Amino acid sequence: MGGGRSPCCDKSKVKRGPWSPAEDVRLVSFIQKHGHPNWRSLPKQAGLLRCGKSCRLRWINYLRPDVKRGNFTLEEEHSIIRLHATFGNKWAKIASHLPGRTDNEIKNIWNTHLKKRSLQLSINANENRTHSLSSASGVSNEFTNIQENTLNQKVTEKATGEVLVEDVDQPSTSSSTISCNTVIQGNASSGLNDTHLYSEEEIFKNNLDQVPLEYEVEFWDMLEPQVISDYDMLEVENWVRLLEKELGPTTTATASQQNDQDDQTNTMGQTISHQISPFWPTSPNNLGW
DNA sequence: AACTACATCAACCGCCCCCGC
DNA sequence: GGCGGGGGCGGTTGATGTAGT
Repeated sequence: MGGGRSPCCDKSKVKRGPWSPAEDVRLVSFIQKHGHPNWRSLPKQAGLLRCGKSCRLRWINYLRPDVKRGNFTLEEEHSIIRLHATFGNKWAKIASHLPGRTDNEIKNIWNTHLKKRSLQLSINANENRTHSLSSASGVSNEFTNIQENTLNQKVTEKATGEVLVEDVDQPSTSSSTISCNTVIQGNASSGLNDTHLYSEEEIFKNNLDQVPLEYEVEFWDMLEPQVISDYDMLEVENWVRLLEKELGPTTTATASQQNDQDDQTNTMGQTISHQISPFWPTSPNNLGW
């Protein structure tokens, strides 16, 4: 690499900032009709005063019909946590394991929710705290060992099934045995003033959000697989209604016209009709296009 | 009601990789 | 093999929304 590389576009001649509904319509219509063989030239061809990269980003993160909208489910958050432990900040890699979710979205939710929780737990763990999980709860010894390494704790399993946990740094002040359920224990400085026993029922019903992050990876394995629909169709319908409301009729290609085409393949090797048909309305009237 | 602090997330920036010439 | 263009990716920013005082 090196100097002299031309910028992707002339920034003085392109519009920046939030996309307007009209721009969205223009971009969606163009891609429905032509695909996106070349992002750099697309804005000009579509009549958009935008940088090609901006168009690509807008399409991938927001306008693509198979983008899953709405809040992340607990299962998705669980997946992100696990995948992040495996891949690190490889958001695209993580996103590839979560259909309908974009790298940008995952990156955002990690930075806003999950990372914070992770950090909080690290702080708590490094302060005064003991914990363990019973073998009866289904949590594996492997998990205990992981905690031992991570938290600098010495973990001894007794013949009775009890587990003795000692902080290596402060062995005399913070050791305990725990024999049932999940114990979350802390002190004032850790922000966990109470010792609380979470029954599995309680966790299932009310407190999934409160299960500390470091428990989660193994903890979640205890849960019965939840049936979660692949896509929140309500969100999709709301999105379509919003588009109907915000976007006026256009003279561009319609979804039904698109569907009339035989599995047209764009230059990315993607089958356009398959991209669109599952979520975009079959009739253009549904969108007012 | 007004102000401030904090949270959220869409969008931008710049670097890197891949591929065709 | 070197070069340049295009796409993809990860980090960061800033506008907007929301909660707290």
